[in-house]
Amino acid sequence: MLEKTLRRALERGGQRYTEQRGAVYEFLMSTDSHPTADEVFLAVRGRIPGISLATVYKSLETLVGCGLAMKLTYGDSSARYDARTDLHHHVRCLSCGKVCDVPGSLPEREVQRLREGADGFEVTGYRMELLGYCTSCRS
Amino acid sequence: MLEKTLRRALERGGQRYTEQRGAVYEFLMSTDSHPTADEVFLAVRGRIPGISLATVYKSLETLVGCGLAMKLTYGDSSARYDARTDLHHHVRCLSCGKVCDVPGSLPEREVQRLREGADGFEVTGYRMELLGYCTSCRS
DNA sequence: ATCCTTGCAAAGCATTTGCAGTCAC
DNA sequence: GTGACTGCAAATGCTTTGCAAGGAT
Repeated sequence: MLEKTLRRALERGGQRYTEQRGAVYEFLMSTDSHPTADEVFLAVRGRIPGISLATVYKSLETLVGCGLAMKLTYGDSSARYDARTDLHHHVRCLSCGKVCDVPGSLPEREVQRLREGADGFEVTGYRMELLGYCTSCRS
Repeated sequence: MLEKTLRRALERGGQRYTEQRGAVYEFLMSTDSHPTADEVFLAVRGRIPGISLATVYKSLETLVGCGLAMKLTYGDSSARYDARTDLHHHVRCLSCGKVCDVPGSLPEREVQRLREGADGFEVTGYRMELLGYCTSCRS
């Protein structure tokens, strides 16, 4: 169950479970819309009317720190958050900023080939996203 | 020669050649350090002492609009600019933010495979970057 | 009881904008 | 001469921070 997972991950880092963090995590797990911090704020406020945007930001960073969420910082505008932790990529609409999941991954062999060109760097990962236009923005 | 290239690209969009745009473009072509807008500003101020940061921002966006530069907006902090227009990727230091070029590209076949998973999107391109730690940040 | 977390308001930073004066064509 | 561009300063948008009050263990 979600709360248990969160409690365990938080304890590992000496942090505490709170209603606010619980609500943020549950909302993030319940959607695949890759919400911005503000969208999380608006959604969670339905359950915890007094929550502040600053708390949402702090909670999201805490989740990222625990490995329970990813921060998607491609793109120019605001960051988006994703609670899917398995390997996958994204496609972003250049017009409205919407982000969707793209299943599948690049072959390790190809990533390795690029990695060899990164002289002097200790490469620990990579990020890739497709760019284009979503259905509604094309019309 | 650089100025001619710039003039031609600007004219195509009904825009004018100025000393400021010339200096920004020349600086960007002369370096492979993927500078931020502020770094461009500091460098160009040596040649045009009165230039403003706002003008640098506007000039950079103009260059991007003309296809003479790329904006690298991965990462959390400030955007970086690159006048290399051939296909290549980047590696970014997670500690200091430094960006270096990585030669080579992904096989079209692999990109195509991913693209098929982007339902409803008209995919026009992609971006990928390696992440890791540079020599100085590892010590 | 301790120390972490919250909410508020203020600060921070990168970037953009409005506008009067200036410049390119 | 006309419309585009510059420089300044103020504004914007997203995110972070300082701090007193409240909450988790």
